[in-house]
This record gives sequence, C-alpha cells and structure tokens, in this order.
Amino acid sequence: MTGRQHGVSAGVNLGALRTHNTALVLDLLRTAGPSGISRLELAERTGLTPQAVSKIIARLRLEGLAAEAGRRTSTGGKPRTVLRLLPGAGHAVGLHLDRDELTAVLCDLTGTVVAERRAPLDLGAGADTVVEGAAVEVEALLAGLSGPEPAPVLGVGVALPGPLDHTRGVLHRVTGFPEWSGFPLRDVLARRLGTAVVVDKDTNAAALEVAVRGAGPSACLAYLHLGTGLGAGLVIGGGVHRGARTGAGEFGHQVIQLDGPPCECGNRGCVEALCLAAVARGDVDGAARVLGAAAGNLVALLDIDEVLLGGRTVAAHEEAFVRGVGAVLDERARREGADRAVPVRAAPGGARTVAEGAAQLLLAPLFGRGEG
Amino acid sequence: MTGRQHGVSAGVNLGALRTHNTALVLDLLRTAGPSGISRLELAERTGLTPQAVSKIIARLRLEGLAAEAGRRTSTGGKPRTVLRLLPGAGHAVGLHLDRDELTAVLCDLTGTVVAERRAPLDLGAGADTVVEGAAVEVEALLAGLSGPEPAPVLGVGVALPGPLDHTRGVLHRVTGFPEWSGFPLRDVLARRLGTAVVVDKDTNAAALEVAVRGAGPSACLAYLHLGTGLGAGLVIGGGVHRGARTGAGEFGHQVIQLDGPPCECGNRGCVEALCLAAVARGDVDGAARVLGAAAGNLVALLDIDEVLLGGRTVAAHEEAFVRGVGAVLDERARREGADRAVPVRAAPGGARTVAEGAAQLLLAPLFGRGEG
DNA sequence: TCCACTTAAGCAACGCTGTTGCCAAAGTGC
DNA sequence: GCACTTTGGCAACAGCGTTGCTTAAGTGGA
Repeated sequence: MTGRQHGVSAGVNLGALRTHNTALVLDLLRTAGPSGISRLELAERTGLTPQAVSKIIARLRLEGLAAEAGRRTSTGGKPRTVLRLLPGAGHAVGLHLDRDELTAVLCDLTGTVVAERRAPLDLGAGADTVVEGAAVEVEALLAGLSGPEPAPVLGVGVALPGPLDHTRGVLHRVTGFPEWSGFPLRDVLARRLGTAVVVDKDTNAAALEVAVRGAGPSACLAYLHLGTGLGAGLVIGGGVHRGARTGAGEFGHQVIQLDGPPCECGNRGCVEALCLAAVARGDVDGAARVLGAAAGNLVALLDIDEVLLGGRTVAAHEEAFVRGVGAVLDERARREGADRAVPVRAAPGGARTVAEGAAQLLLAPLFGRGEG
Repeated sequence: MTGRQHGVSAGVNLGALRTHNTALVLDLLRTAGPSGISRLELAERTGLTPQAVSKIIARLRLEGLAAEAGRRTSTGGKPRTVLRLLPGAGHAVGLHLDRDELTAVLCDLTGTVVAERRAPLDLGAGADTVVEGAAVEVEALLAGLSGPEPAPVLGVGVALPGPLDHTRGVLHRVTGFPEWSGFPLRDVLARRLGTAVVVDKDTNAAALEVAVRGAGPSACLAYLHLGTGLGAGLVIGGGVHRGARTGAGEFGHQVIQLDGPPCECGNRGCVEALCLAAVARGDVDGAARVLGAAAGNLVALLDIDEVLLGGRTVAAHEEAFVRGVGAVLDERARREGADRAVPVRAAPGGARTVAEGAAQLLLAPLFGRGEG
C-alpha cells in the first residue's frame, strides 16, 4: 500500500479502499457482539450497498474472521441471516508495566481477556532484567494458546507511564531511574519475542480501551488517571490524541491556582499537587472538587462527551470521586446553561483497563480505530 | 456519494476515493503557490503513481482548476513541467460579524482576498435588519466579480462569536441580545442570498485560516483570541476541532485561580477575568503572564505545536503579548526538559484573519481540509 | 394446499479507479 | 550526431463497489 510521507496525508488506492470498508464492517460486527448483526443492517450503517457488504462478508468468512449465527425472525419475507465475529480468529497481548507491578493479558479479537498473569516489577533492576521478565510472562501467556491450528497472534502492546515516544517506542526519562532514559523498549522487546510490539503511555492505552468499548467513532472523551500521579488520556474524534511528541494528556501539571503551593515540577498550584495533598490529609471530597475543577476546564476546552475516572487512588474512593467530580461539572454546566451535564463514570474494567487497552493497541487498527 | 449516518463513519466507494485524491493534489498545488509543483513531485508527496497524478492533473486542467506554468531546469533528461492552481477558478465570501463591525471579504481559490468591505454593525437592530445588511454587503462584493465567464461562487462563510451550533448553523444565546437566541442564521441567509452558507465561531474560523496557511495536514495548533472576551480555536490533527456541540475552544473560563476573583460566568478565577482585569489596570505584562499560564496548560494537555495570538486586545499590544506568553511557555518547557519551546506568534493577517477564515469554511473542503 | 407477495442474498455484467508495461518526447553530455 | 536520462502519455489490466436481475426463503390470505 502507499506509504505515509513526512506528514502529508497519503493518496488512496483500491487496496486502501478495501481495507477501510473491511475494517468498518469488522468494527460493526465487533460492536454487535455475540448477538450479531445482519448483512442489510451492515449495509445501512456503512452506507454501502447490500451487494458490497455481501462480498466483504464472503471474504471475511473465507478468512475465518466471521461466521453465520442463526437468523432473525421474518418480517414478511426471507429472514435476515445474523453474522458475528469469530473471537478466536486472532489474539493480542497487553502488557501493563506499572511502577511496582506487571500485568499481562491475552485478549481475543473482541478484546475479551482469555488469560491473565501478574508479577511484581522493579524498574530499578535494570532494563535487561525487566525486559526478560516481561518476555517470560508474555511467553507463558502465549503457551496457553493451544489448539489444532493456533490462531495468529497480532503482537504485544506495552503500556507504561510516560513520557515516551510512541511512534518509535522509545522511553524518555523515567522519574527515579535515569538508566531507562532513551531506552528503545519497542525494538528490544520485538527482537526478544519475535513479534510486533507497540509502546504507548498507560493513560493512552486506557483511553483507547474506553473508546473501543461503547464510544462511537466520533466520540470525544477524557480518561483521568489518578494514582501516584495524575494524567489523562484523550479520545478526540473517536481516536486517541497523542500529539506529535506523544505529549498530549499532560493533565496533572495544569496550573489551577496561580499562587498555589509549589509542585515538584517546579511550578505552583498544579492540580496534581493540590489533589494528592488533599488525599494525603484524608480530604477525599476536597481532592474530588479540585479534580472536578480541572476536569471542568478540560471538558469545556474540548467539548468532551464523557469523563472516565481510573487509577488506584480513584479506585480506593470510587464513589466519592465520581460523585465529587460530577457535582463540580454539573454545577458548571448549569451555570453555563448547557442542556445536559457531562456524565462522569468510573472506567469499567478497573485495574485491568490499562492492560486491556495495551492489547487494543494492536487489535483496534483491525477495526479502523487507531493508525492502522 | 454515500451519506454519513448517525456518527458511524461511512463506507467509501470509488467516487469518494477520487474526491480524496483530487483534494490531495489540489492542496499540494495550493500550498506550492505561484511557483508551482511538478507531476512527479506530486506523485512523491501523495504516494500515488505518476500515471495516476497525470490523470488527475488532466482532469483538473480540463475543469479549468489547474494549468501548466513553465518548466524546471533539466537534471539530465526531459525537464519537469510545472503546474499551478488557477486562483480565479472559484471564489468564496467570508463574513465576519463582530460585536460592532461587519467585515466581508471575497477570496479566490488560494484564499487570497480580492475584495473587501467593512460596515458598522448593531446586533440590537434586530435579526432581519442585520441579515439584510449583511446580504447587501455580500451582494456588493459579488457584483465586483465580473468577466466574460464569471467563476462560480462556492458560497458564504459566516463567523461570529459563539455559542452556536455549526452543524445546523443556529445561534444559541448572544449575550445582551436575547432575540438572537435560536436564530437559524445559516438557513435564513442561504435563502436570502440563494447560495450555500456555513456558520461557525469566529475563533474556529481564525484557527482554520491559520491551519490552511502553513500548517501541515497533521498539525496541532491553538489560536487564542483576546478581545472583549477570551476564546480559543483548536486545530488538532490538521483539522479544526469543534466538538459535538460546537463547544470546543471554551478557553476564557478556564479556572486558573481556585479562589480568585468572581467572573461574570459565576465561577471564580477564570483566565478571562484575570487577564482583562490586568489589561484594564494597564498591566499588559501581567495579562500576558496570566494568558501564558493558561496557554501552558492547553499546550501541555494537547501537545500543541504552535500558539497564535489574535484579537483586538492582542493587536493593541502585540509585541508585549507575544513576548510575555512566549516567556511563560519557554520557562515551563525548560522545567519539563522539553527539547524545544512551543513557538508563539501573532496570527498573520491581523484583523482580517477571522473573515478570511470564514471564507475558508467553504474553500478548505476542496483541499481535503474540514468536513468536505 | 396453493398462490401471491415480500424480503434477503447471490450471480453476472458494468463503470470507474489506480496500476502496470510500453513508447514517444525532450532534454543533457560526450 | 549518438547514447543516455528523464518525463509524461497511451493502452491494457486488476480490482473495487454498483446495477440489474435471478434465486432462496419466508408470510399470509383464499
């Protein structure tokens, strides 16, 4: 297919056209879930003719990606045949490298976790040790993929705290561990495992996971991650927005009190500092209010459709954070005369959201989400 | 072509493919300017084969959109033929409805202003009067488009302060003039003039103008408009980001001082209030610093490539604002260890930026920018 | 039980896209 | 003047979605 050259959007040929439409159909099949979807419905939703859909479906069935699954009740004529995605036709591994723990999940095509492993993690043990440990966990997961003809593994997605360069898969500085600075994680792990590897920030992976579930192809949502730090993953126009330097989502050091207390970043009045300080002194409601104010800024700036909260600190006081942030947003929406407030929810999937999102780094492109 | 249906990305057929590739070539022709670009260079930049480019160029020449313009020096063989866009092949009108003044510009295909009109504006005079006044100005502009075979006019783009719904072209509340609330400006003006009309926020139009000039198809930039209020236009991934409710770019009511002075929006410590207060007391440098802090939040959140400043208040103290905002961003970038600071510039075009951007609402889709 | 009707899905021909193979045109340089 | 390089068009081609028509598989009334 035609390559992409220094920032110029590429020309499109028949191959790209087919890939696009196929991805569209696959995404609708995936979204439909086990209950399936009919050819005609696919035609309506994509805008393609029924005949085009029939051809695409025939190809997908031949490739083992889709299958017929019963029929709907007749509406006066021949009943529609229901089609569904074959989840086992492909798998991907999601690897979440958190500060002290490694989580690895094996996901099928639908993104469902079919196996999971956890292990302690010590970034201070050195790059080689960490990479080897991660590779062993991945191999252990893949060993469970048996069967007469094992379905292909698309690759391994790795999610970890930034900053990093997702296009090249290279880490920048990792706070406290200077040896990791500039480490080419993607290439090293890809060579070690012999599979495709994609590296991204943990917050971006979580945002992708949330976008792939439920959110439509043009949705805008914000995933706010409050753990030992505060960061965000942004979904804009249905896709994760990373920016040219994978820097987008820098939310924690949003200055929200010009003359506030100093933050370790060198600035004053960052949300992260204010929020974590409130949590530290046991004032969860106060932390939620501060987080809500910053979230309000973000929601207004980008016209966000939905806010999702995740991370350990949120998980520890889930109800309080959802309620507190929601209250601030509601109040602001009411003042500004908006028809409806922006919904705030805890990110579904809990602690596994990031790992599942890491797997989606490889799965999502199949469905036209992400830079496939 | 296939329509777009409730948020589902549409299927693509041959017609859409052709439109896309043609727009790509047109955009490169436009970007190349009067100096032109050769067929082979177009092929390299788009990733299409030279033969495909030749066919597209032949079509464009037949339609009167492009022409040959000399040749390059030979590099050992047949010299490349240089092609350029024919600016006069089409025009669009840009209409900027500011609080007290109307600016209308007539732009050719390249976006160059070929005629301009200004008139005082009084929103309090009622919708009918304002629409009629605007229509008269547009007709006066178009009357100047003479010639043996007048080139087609694509339509009229209207830019005005929000909030509004750009998809339907309907205004929401206009502060101080309740009668405008819910006014279907697009349809009323389209019926009156008998041409296509597109309505958008002034900040979005300015952002589009800036994006169409210079910025690549995947650039992220922020246009900050400081006049009687403070707003932003966001370009993300090469296109203007508006959000589902045309609400994106709400930058002025970013809370930047939690316990700050009350703003008329009902909140406390909004940038707009702090910034305008500083200007009012003659402290331009202070205003620039506050604006810089808020801009820093925005830049970090979205990994913005470039910040552009516009609006009357900026224009009155251009050098001070560019320097002040730049200084705050530089300092923050240095603290965060970024390779380079984000450049800050005054938006080129000055007071006419919004009007030119309004015209681009119709021109840009031809070049694959915006939802054409 | 039959038959008219409706709806779904496939077959075949088609139009149009970009691609490939080949050749003419138009230069340079020895 | 000739060999070579580079550009760009012509013609045939593969492959995409579309169109026109046919077949399959139901419902419902006589």
